[in-house]
Amino acid sequence: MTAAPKRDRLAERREATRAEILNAAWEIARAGGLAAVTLREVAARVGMQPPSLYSHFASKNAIYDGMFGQAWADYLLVCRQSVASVPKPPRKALLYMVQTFVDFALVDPVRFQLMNQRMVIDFEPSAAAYAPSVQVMTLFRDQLARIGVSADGDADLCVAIVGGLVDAQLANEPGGQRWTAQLPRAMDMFADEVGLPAPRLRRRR
Amino acid sequence: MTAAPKRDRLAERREATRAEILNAAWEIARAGGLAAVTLREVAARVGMQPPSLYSHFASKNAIYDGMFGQAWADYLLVCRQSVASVPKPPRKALLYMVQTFVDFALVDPVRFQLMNQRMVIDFEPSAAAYAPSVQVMTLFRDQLARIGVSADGDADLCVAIVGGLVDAQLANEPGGQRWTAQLPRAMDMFADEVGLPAPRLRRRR
DNA sequence: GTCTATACTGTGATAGAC
DNA sequence: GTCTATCACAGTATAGAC
Repeated sequence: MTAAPKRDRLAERREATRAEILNAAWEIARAGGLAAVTLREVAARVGMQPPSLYSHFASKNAIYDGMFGQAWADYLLVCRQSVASVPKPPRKALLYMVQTFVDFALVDPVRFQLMNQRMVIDFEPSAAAYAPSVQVMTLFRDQLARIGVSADGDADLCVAIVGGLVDAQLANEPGGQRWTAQLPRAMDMFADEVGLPAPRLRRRR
Repeated sequence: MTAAPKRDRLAERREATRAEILNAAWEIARAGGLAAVTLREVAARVGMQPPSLYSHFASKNAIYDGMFGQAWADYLLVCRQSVASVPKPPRKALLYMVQTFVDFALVDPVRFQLMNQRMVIDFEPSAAAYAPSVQVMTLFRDQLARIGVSADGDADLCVAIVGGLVDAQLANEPGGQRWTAQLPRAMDMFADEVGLPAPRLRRRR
């Protein structure tokens, strides 16, 4: 009989503390914006002295980095769970995928800021934290290819359009839907461009 | 004989000092990013002690605000100067206008950051600084209407597409043109959507 | 390994003298 | 208007207790 898989209680506890710190940071960010995240405030919430955080994160930006990785990992999970329920018709599939992203973005604007804008002036994501976002893009390209959209630059253009709409919405009218309501129209436009079959979901004006 | 227009030398000098401060801030930002702009560095460049800056700007964000207004005012000027040279054919006109914006954005990424992203975490533009950007949008809508694009949301969609492409370019590959090279294609796509006449400038794939 | 205590540096901002 | 002096707060480094 082989030895039972050894639980590394130390590593578990360490990981739990890291998660606790990140959760506190998310709370603060959601309540007062990313700028409100200070080491002192985070430390106070987890019951530590500020310098103690350095036992778990090398710097404040390392905390942002952890949040960045978490956010993209969460979205990767959402994507994978939604793969099964993507509709078959190409245009419906396209709209479903980008709508999933937009919903994810709008439900937590601060998270979207961290994921997609370079909101925190001196923060550059590490390779490790960047990995899940690359996986998301790969998955998206695969799904696009499955409905026949695989030309160079097609995915780039699609992502730029969706990102542009969400950015404009959050920057100019947070909470509204003046821009995001144009998502179906924009995706029909894109579908026409890349030559997707099937009728338009919405008539042209 | 009427009195000569009274030159307010004091106001002139005051305005000159403000401009000097903003110029110093632009220099620093271009060299080291917006985060590098500190009151001490600005003061050093204009030969002042840091607190003296408060005689001219109420806060550091007020300096960002001044830069924001300057940037949009500059672009408004570029737009007005280019109005005369916009080509007649609708699709060419459209591409010319957005290309003007993209060129303006790419030539100074830091300026674009300040203008279009909420890069500085706690900065919200004042009404005064916001005014020229509103004028730019009004001018853009007018020019769109002149080529027959006037439906609600058309300008919004166009701006979102262009902004999305520039954002993606600067965020993922500053200095490259993987995304911005798709501008003609994207504008043809948009032109098809809004029913602009004339042949596509580029063939579909 | 983990946390505390203390301290250093740099930041934006204020008060008051000249 | 500009200066000097000073403040409160930030992120961070280090030493040492457990």
